[in-house]
Amino acid sequence: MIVPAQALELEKFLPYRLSVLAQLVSESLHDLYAGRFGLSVPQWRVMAALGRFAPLTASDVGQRIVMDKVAVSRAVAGLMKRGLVERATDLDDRRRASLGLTPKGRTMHAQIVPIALKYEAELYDALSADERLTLNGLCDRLFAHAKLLRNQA
Amino acid sequence: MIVPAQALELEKFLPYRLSVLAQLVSESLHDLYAGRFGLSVPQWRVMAALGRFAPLTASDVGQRIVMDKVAVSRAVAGLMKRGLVERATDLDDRRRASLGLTPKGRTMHAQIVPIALKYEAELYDALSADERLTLNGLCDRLFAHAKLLRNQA
DNA sequence: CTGTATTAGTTTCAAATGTAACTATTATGA
DNA sequence: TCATAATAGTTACATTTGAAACTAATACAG
Repeated sequence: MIVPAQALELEKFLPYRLSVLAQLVSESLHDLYAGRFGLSVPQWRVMAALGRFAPLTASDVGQRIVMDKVAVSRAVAGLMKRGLVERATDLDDRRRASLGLTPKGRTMHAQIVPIALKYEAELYDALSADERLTLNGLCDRLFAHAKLLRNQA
Repeated sequence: MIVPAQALELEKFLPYRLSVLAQLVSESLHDLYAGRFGLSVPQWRVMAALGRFAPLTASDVGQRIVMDKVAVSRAVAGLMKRGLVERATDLDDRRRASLGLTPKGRTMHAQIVPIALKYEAELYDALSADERLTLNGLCDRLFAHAKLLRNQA
């Protein structure tokens, strides 16, 4: 088999393209809530997880939103200091603690969710309904495959 | 119009999904060259830009690979210290300087490119040829649209 | 010309992040 | 039962990153 001369054009290189797209989208969204609510991306993600699925332990949160335990711990510390999240030590296993939003946290969560969904909807305006499904399917498969490759290596 | 109760499930939220996918892919790739060649992601990106398009000024590099000038400056400083990149001040405008790979840099670049392309190819194995085109098209349109939204805001 | 604005790029300082070590608690196995 | 291992989460330290201030050179307006 003849191997063509290989060239790498970063602009067409999938890992690079995904990275640039994700960064743009993530920053745009962050701009929408960071100023008003003073949350970092990890803090917002933790709140989103708790807003939907509380009570969760810190590990649960980490698993759910693919964030390592140090990042979760730090985000939670910041959120607790601001009275947005509360913690209750599990009496059966005192290493663990359930986390949840406080009323104040729930209020903030309820304010941010529509902003986030509105941004997502605006983003999706670029695509037809079919294309949205297609994109999500392709992303899912890519993600699963990338995880596979990573575990093999 | 009836507005349904809004809920946000991070796992299905496009900005979040893109971010997690891009991070996984980016880290997987980084693992393939970081150890052996000791490059950070920004350093590798600068080398990739120069390997393909040198000579470029630092600003050119930044525009091409969507990296701010501080990041470019730092990546270049590191690469020059290791003798992978060289700089030549533009005599007509002494604020500028052309950047290019040294022979050593070209050698390293030539070793990394096949690794990167191989990873991309493996990643693409998850998709058919058609799906690859589709994905790229959808990403392009999302990116363009996200930039538009950002500039409006 | 000449003072002001722009542009290219670097440096500085603070904040964010990653890795590894650490504490506290529970599980396990000889 | 008691020593060892494993788990949940935090802390400490080094590195990276980001924002703003800064230097140096050029452009431009009066």
